Amino acid sequence: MTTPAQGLHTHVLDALGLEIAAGEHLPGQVLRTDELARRFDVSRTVVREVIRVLESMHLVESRRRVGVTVRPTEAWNVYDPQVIRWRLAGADRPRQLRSLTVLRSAIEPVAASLAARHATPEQCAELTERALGMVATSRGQQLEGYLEHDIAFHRIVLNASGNEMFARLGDVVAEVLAGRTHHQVMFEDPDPAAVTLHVRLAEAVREGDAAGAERLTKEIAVGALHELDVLAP
Amino acid sequence: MTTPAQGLHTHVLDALGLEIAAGEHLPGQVLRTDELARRFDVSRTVVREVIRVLESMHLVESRRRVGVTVRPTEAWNVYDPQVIRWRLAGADRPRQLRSLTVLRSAIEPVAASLAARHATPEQCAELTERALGMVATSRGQQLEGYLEHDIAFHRIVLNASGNEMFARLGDVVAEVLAGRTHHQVMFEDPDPAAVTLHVRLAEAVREGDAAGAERLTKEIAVGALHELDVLAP
DNA sequence: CGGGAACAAAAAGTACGACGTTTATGTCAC
DNA sequence: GTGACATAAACGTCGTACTTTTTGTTCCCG
Repeated sequence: MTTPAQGLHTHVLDALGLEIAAGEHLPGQVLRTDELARRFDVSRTVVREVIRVLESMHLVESRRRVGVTVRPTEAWNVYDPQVIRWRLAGADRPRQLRSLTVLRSAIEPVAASLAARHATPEQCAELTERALGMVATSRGQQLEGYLEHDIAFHRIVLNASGNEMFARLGDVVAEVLAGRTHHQVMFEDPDPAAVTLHVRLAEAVREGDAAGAERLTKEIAVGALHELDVLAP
Repeated sequence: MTTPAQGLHTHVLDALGLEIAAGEHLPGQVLRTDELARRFDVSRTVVREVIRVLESMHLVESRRRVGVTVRPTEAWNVYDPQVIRWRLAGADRPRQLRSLTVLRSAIEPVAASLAARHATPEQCAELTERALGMVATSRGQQLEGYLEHDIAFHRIVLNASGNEMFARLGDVVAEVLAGRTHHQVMFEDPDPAAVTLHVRLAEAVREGDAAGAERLTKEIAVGALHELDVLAP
């Protein structure tokens, strides 16, 4: 599952980012650039570019004479989709999944409420389509198909909210949903109640029922949180 | 207000980031590394590191044979505090301020509700202290002092929520509050109603009144949105 | 014996030049 | 007109040399 090296830089960045996100280098630990260069068998130039990117994500801090020191988790840019991906691939996936789901529970109801007011007819149509797609794939081990519709559904709601910050959370939600499907024990079909809620949410948005959309989204969020409690105590 | 160039890299990054965030380079426009190197009078090495960082923020995309192309706004990592700062310094500050305030209105009530449940005695004490500080500085043109207390107050609530994603939004909230104070016409003292709400919010958190804390925070958010509507139509 | 100033070393920061790699684009033949 | 091929433009990578900052150490003076 490693990145297919579409450039040396990408490969090293991904490897180092994963290591740090996984906690393999404790905060305060120092890495030296030429050491890394040797280790990955690349030039110091490439390493320095990687370090700069990691630094912009606040994963590390580079200081002269001392080296590249790993920063504590509290400093990280945890909203960076790249960082999220690295963390979800690591050891503290459960905690990460939980805090992201709580974030969703705060954002998505408000986004749905706004979407009910601002959604274009096209968005409403696609939303309904996706909801129906979820129904169609909700039985018979079609988890991948279901996931695709689910992601698209939530992305449409976030986009339709008309708020840029909400819209850009689509990638995060996609990561969460994908993580839930792929890495949790999910032999069974999705919860029928959740499927129904999505259908009703599509209706509420189409009818411009802001309060209803908000309430339904909250229910979906509660369900997701509950699911986490049951599967990952 | 430009960064005092604690390194060539930082200077160029800040300059270019500002330009792009301000829309001086339209999406699709290409920049060439040699050209930039000449323009800023630095080596191509430095420029490439800057480009890499900008690329990690999805502000630009670097492709062989074509150059560094500016990406559309929808692709940007709008949660990156650095990007937020650049955008707040640019032309679409009003829109940016508005979408961030809407984001706050979604996050902070939930965070306050969680804070009411999880806040430690120390956090409660400091919260009360900050609320009193806001009262003390709410009259007589002590805007800077008020701002400091306000920022600290909201930061504590976000931290006390116990959710990492919420906590990391403290920087964003700080930028919004600072932007509001510094760049809007704010001759007058803060709204007394808002001050009162903060005091009551501190009480609610201290008493573990989750519902009350959520409601009060919503009121604060509504006030902030209203203020935006009045001052920046 | 203690403290401060000069000094030395270590590591990142910067520069430069050369070469490799990809890929858009235009040309030429069919 | 279409397809293969050559070309060149831009980024990608490398190695080396030099600069700057920080830090630790040593040594001299009080």
